[in-house]
Amino acid sequence: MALELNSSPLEVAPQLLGATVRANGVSIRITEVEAYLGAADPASHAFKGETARNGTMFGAPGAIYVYFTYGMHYCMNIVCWPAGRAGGCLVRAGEVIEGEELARERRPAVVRSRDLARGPANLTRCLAINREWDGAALCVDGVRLKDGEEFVVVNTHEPEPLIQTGPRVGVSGIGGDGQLYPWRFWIPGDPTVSAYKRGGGSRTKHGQATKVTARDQRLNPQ
DNA sequence: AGCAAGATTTCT
DNA sequence: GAAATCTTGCTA
Repeated sequence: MALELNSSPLEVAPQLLGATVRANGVSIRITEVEAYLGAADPASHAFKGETARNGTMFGAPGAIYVYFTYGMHYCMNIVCWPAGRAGGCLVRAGEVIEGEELARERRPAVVRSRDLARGPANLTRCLAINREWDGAALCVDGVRLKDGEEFVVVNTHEPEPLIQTGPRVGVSGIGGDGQLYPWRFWIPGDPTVSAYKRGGGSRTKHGQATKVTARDQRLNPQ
């Protein structure tokens, strides 16, 4: 199955489920992703235009947008849409299927294998991807999308038969009605999928905002 | 210049 | 529930 990155992150995201990414000696089967729609999406880093940080998302599709956050974490996006139109898919979680020893060296505190790449920053840690990888090219099914750059390998596969969708993690409602769009995609029942947490947004500062409610659990059944 | 919040993770 | 830790964007 070919991966058409020149289209909407909403179309690319489900296709990434079940695909494998490889970098620095570790392969991961992707089990959870989120779509970010750039100019049309207040939760996207690209919503307010191009900056030094998010420039990669405005470039050609098939690049990796890597950002640094919370003073200590890196997260990885696969850039979608043609150059000039920002958008991408955040790779949130996956199962380590190759190079587990290396992955464990990079995540020494982890006990269970399923936790190695559970969560976007944990996943990049397993792959040893940091800000230096920002702008690196993807290599899809053996085809280099750009030459002369470091690259991350993505091997696609048959489409996942079962896909579940729900609100994005840590993102509050967007749009006039503050709606929680179901732009998170995951493989149902997979133990490596991360836990759902609602975004803070305009809610109260204490407690309520980050508490996982019974309704949240229904949105992300494990 | 100062400040609050963040596409998070980990420990208590 | 809160800390760790820094970049970004807004307010003054």
